[in-house]
Amino acid sequence: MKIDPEIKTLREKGYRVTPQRIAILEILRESHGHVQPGDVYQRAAEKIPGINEATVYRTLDILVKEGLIHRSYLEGSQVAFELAQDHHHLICRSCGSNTQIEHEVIKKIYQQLEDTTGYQLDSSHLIIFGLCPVCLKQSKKQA
Amino acid sequence: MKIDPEIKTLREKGYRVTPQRIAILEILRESHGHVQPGDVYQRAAEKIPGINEATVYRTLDILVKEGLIHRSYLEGSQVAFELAQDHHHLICRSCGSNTQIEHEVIKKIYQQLEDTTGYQLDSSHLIIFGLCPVCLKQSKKQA
DNA sequence: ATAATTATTGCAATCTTTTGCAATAACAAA
DNA sequence: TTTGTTATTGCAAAAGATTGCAATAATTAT
Repeated sequence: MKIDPEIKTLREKGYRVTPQRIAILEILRESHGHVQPGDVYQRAAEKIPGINEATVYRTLDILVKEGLIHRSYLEGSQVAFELAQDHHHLICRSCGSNTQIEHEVIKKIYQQLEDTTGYQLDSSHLIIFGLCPVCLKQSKKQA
Repeated sequence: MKIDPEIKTLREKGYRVTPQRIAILEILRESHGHVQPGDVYQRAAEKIPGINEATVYRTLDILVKEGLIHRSYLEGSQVAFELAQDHHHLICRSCGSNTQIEHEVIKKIYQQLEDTTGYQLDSSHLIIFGLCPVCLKQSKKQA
């Protein structure tokens, strides 16, 4: 149960630090990339026997709300989560494959949007949908 | 049962045109903005008594896959759909409020991303998460 | 250290979404 | 128009996600 910076942030925001929350954050941290709620629950149950699914969902909601993790919708309707990091995704709405984009590429547009709207944007969670090169080819065949 | 362009597109792609699909598309078209699956089902049931929830979900999936509508996650974990249009959204991950952005603003970045990745991006479905001015203020108070 | 306060948890019931399968209906060809 | 082919539907069961509430445990103050 090592204390990571995310836990510290939670405490500072007035949340209570529970073994369940620590475990869930550890899991997000260990699994580089995306994890689905079911997986989080299963792996959390190994660390904290008896932990409940509702707790997992509620914790994930909090972590999203506080910007510590991101909800992703990589494959169609499947929901997944990942630790907030400094990159973005292109997602193919047909096959679900995805490509990372570094923040540097779109930094300027972010600045401009923040200036004009007053929002503070998550610099690590842009999701752009479209068709990947493969699906694009196929859809052209059909049409 | 008027034929809209979306129906035409579906047929051209090899899908069968059923009363259920026509009705669902009509509903999306009538409701300017976002609709949740449950609403779509309810309103579809008025037009087509006996229509099944599974059909609604499956149809929405198809429409997303073909790029005719977009999945949105405006309020936390709530899923909604809207007809594909030429605008984007900033979404507050804390309160769920959202702001539209015209495509013109980010046109250049799109072109650049398409060139470097080979994707064909949906020019009307960019979702950027962050904190809206109101929630931003509050979060600063707490911290 | 101990007690008081209250956010968080687990439980159970509910609601939402997904999936396999047989019956049906849309489309293409005769 | 009629027939054949097969995608699509409705059904029913299962899986996934959400919510109210009483019990529990993390924190604050004593």
